[in-house]
Amino acid sequence: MEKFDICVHFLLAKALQRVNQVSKSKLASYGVTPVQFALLRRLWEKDGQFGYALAEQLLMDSATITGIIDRLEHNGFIERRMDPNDRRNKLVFLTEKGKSMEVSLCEKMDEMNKEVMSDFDVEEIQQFKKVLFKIGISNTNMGV
Amino acid sequence: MEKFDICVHFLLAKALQRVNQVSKSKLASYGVTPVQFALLRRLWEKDGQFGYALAEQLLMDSATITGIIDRLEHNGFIERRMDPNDRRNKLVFLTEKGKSMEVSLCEKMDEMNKEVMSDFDVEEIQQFKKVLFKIGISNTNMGV
DNA sequence: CACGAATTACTTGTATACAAATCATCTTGA
DNA sequence: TCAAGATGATTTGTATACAAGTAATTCGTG
Repeated sequence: MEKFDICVHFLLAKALQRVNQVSKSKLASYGVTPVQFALLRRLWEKDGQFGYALAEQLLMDSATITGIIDRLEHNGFIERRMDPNDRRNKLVFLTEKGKSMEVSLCEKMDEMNKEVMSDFDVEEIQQFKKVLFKIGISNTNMGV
Repeated sequence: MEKFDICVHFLLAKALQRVNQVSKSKLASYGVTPVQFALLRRLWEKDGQFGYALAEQLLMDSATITGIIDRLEHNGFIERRMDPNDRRNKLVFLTEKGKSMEVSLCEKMDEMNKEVMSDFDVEEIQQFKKVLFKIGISNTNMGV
């Protein structure tokens, strides 16, 4: 069993790949991708946010955010509005369609979570998340 | 500290992002990306492999492999040769340049591993890898 | 007040990632 | 043997991801 000698990089990539695949299939019928869901969730928590604020929360490049907002807007989930106080900024708001999907989409992602993490008990998951957090977030110059 | 209530999907994505960034910066001066390194490593183990075999080992789509091989070939690390026995196949071989880089690149990736995983002891890493493995690989129809 | 610095969103270019379709080739079964 | 299906690599189209650069706007300092 030298299975766990596999490089962490590879294992991380494949674990994410799997989670992405399950998420994608759960969300597909709604026309939303996993990353788009992550952005929507921020808006369900607090509607009307600046692009740079969303980028910060999602630890993403502003170029990436632009593309994701483009597609969500094109599909009618959100809309951009100019900030009247600072015309450099654009505020992102949910549309009615975007608001109405919160419950269904969150349910689907709960299903995903159960499906992917069902092999582990609470303690294992906590420890696992702690390591992920240290690797990916707390060691960075980025926000928490 | 409700930090670890963060969705596993997000934590995984950010941990991989971090590992990718460190790997990329270590490899950048050699003109190789992290994914390209993973493919090269398979060839250092066994030179002259079929595209589909590499795709299998790396758990990647054949379309993705084509692009990676394209770029590695374009940069002179590998070359494609027709399989004389079955002209559908193409064999991928290291060039001298590709062979000569094994030691330097592996050293760099060892550095990356130390940098990213230095906060954890052997036991923690083993347990962490076990969870990653179960999520990403053993639960799949894909090979081990 | 004016001009340079900073900020935000966006654009461009490159690299994964994968689904779906295509092309060439091989294999198999009638 | 020959048509039907399988197989492997590639192409095309879409979606992240990020570096680097740009345009518009605002801020800060003299």
